[in-house]
Amino acid sequence: MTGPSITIKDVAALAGVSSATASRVLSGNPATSAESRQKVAAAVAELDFHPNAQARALRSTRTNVIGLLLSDIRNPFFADLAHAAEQAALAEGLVTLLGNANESIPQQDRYLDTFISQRVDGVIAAPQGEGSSSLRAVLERGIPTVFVDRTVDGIDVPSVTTDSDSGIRQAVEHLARQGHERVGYIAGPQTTSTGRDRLKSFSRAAREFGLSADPALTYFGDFQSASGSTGAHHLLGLAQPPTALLAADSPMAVGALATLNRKGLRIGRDMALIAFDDIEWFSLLDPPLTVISHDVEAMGRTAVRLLLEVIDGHKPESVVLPSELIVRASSGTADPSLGRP
Amino acid sequence: MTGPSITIKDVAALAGVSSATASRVLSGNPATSAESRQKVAAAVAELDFHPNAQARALRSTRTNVIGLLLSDIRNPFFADLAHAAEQAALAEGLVTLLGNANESIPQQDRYLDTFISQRVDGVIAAPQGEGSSSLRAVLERGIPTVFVDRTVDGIDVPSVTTDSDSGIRQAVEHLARQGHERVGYIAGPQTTSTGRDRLKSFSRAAREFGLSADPALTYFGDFQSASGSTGAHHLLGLAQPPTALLAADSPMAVGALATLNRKGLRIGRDMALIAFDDIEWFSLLDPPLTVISHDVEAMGRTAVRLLLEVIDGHKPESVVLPSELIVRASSGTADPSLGRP
DNA sequence: AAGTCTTGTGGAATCGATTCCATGGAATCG
DNA sequence: CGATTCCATGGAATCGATTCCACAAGACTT
Repeated sequence: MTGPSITIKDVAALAGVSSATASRVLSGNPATSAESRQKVAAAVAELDFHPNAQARALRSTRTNVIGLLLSDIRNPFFADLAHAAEQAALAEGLVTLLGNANESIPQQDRYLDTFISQRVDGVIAAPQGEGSSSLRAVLERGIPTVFVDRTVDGIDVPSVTTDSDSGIRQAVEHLARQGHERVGYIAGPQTTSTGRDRLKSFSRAAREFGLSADPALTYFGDFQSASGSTGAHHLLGLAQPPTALLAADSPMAVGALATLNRKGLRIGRDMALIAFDDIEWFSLLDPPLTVISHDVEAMGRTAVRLLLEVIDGHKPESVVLPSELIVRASSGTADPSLGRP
Repeated sequence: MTGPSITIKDVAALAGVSSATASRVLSGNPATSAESRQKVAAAVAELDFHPNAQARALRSTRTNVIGLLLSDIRNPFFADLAHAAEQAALAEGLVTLLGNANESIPQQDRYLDTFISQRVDGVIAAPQGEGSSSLRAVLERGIPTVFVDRTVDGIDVPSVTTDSDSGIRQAVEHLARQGHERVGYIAGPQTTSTGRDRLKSFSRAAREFGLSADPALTYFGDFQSASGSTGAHHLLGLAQPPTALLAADSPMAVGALATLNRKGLRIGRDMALIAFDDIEWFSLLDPPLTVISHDVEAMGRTAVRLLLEVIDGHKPESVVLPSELIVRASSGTADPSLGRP
């Protein structure tokens, strides 16, 4: 289809130097004269030379590629995270191989194996499940790795996570102050650290602020929107339904919202709703949604920074970013008619 | 950090065959005996061998990597598209290198150069601008390429696009039937084919259904949400403001929505609003948003299918997917008080 | 029974860069 | 001024797979 592609030898020949010198110029090695730098640059421009990344990586064992493993890019939280990480990586000259695990462990492993084969310089992962064999393989090989958003128990890897506890505690306190006693919680999957931590925080705060500890008030979702719908449906159908709902991530909040709308419940009046994760348009809803917000952009940037430190052979401290409640109109006062439309 | 990594020679030695035979087994070459297949497989498993993708690509000139160039992964439309394409590619054994051009031509070129250096097997791009030099370089090198969502005039590459015309025409007709005469249009950037096509469709339909052709009713945005806000603000401030707004993509519709909310305008009553692109939660708004919908998942899948055909040396026909109006409550009847809150 | 065809195999060349090593000339030193 | 360092350079080895080529041994022809 195309002719034989242009190699560094062609560049070297045109510039009148050896390929060793051409290589040194291209990689910014200081042991080059101004004259050869200039001649090589001219030859590169004339031939529109693009060095073969495979050949370079094979010899130098640096690929300038990082692997980013997320669970679902369609979740706006992960889209923002991917965007932030990818832009931060690009600024450091690294390109990003994206893997969507789709909340599926086999698919996660498939991508991790690919990352190993591609000899990526590092991996940023929002992992799930416990001892994934591929995850262990990544670490055994000494591939620099950081966790983002989520961690895995028993695996000691630097991470950037959110302190969900503070935000959730604020949310529960806020609801309690409004007079809510029965708060339904739509939990994330217990195979993820965020799913487990947020549930623990919720339970602890519920106890602290005197909310009902009825286990029926917790529904286990999977962080995807359909489970938010069915969760809300289930909770509203209880003999003693809650007067407020708290969803552990934004897609499940969207699902819950759909159910509430379908049932004709007025949010903030008939039923309070709070979502974990802020999304631009949550404030545009009528009424605007009360949320637990955290800085996703910082999370992505920080993950790249930590990964670079690990690549440089250091062992950086993990970073925990704060979360905070942003009160909007969806979490109004509990009144006696609540929950009984 | 790690010991010398495991190569195919180690596998071959353990299996008691030559590396040539080991390679044949690994790549599924039929010229192998059952016995060596079995022995190599055992050795691979025992050593947890992951072939070096660089070495393989260098020799075979196949990388099994495709480049996906989008403008902004935070736009839900592109997130859905990325997800669909990535999953379809994975099913074919291809992994995806993601590039976010961020609606910036230099960054688009940066990624295209990276794709060339990485010797990707193919490129799926939602391009912008006209003769990007890097885009020309990609095509000159004969790298299989398909366009998705957008095209570039004068570049003959198979593409998957949406027939915006039918949906926009339906939307304009719908608004005209409701009695609207002045419809504000928040256009996309005219450096993109979708921005241009949709504006043309809108103008043509406006003429056909007798809407005002006042050029002040068109505001040029950039497909990002902030420009939707300022666009709506600008249009509402006209001496003769519109009674309905049509936004050329969903982020701009979200921005317009924010402005309408801030001004206290009731959507569907004080001001009609229609968005191009359907997003899950648009139907959850109060009132639910009327949208022009198209099948993003099919677009992603089709792009991968076309790319595979190009890689196989064929020249597939471009695909145009339909769009259609989905009427919800945000596009109500025009009444005399409209536009004068 | 002798020649032709298959089939599986191993040795060695190859892909395109980087990098080790040796070298020659200029610069610096005592 | 001779010895030593420094610098830029080119030749050749190297990274780890794939693939060309030659070859041996068995399966078929006629």
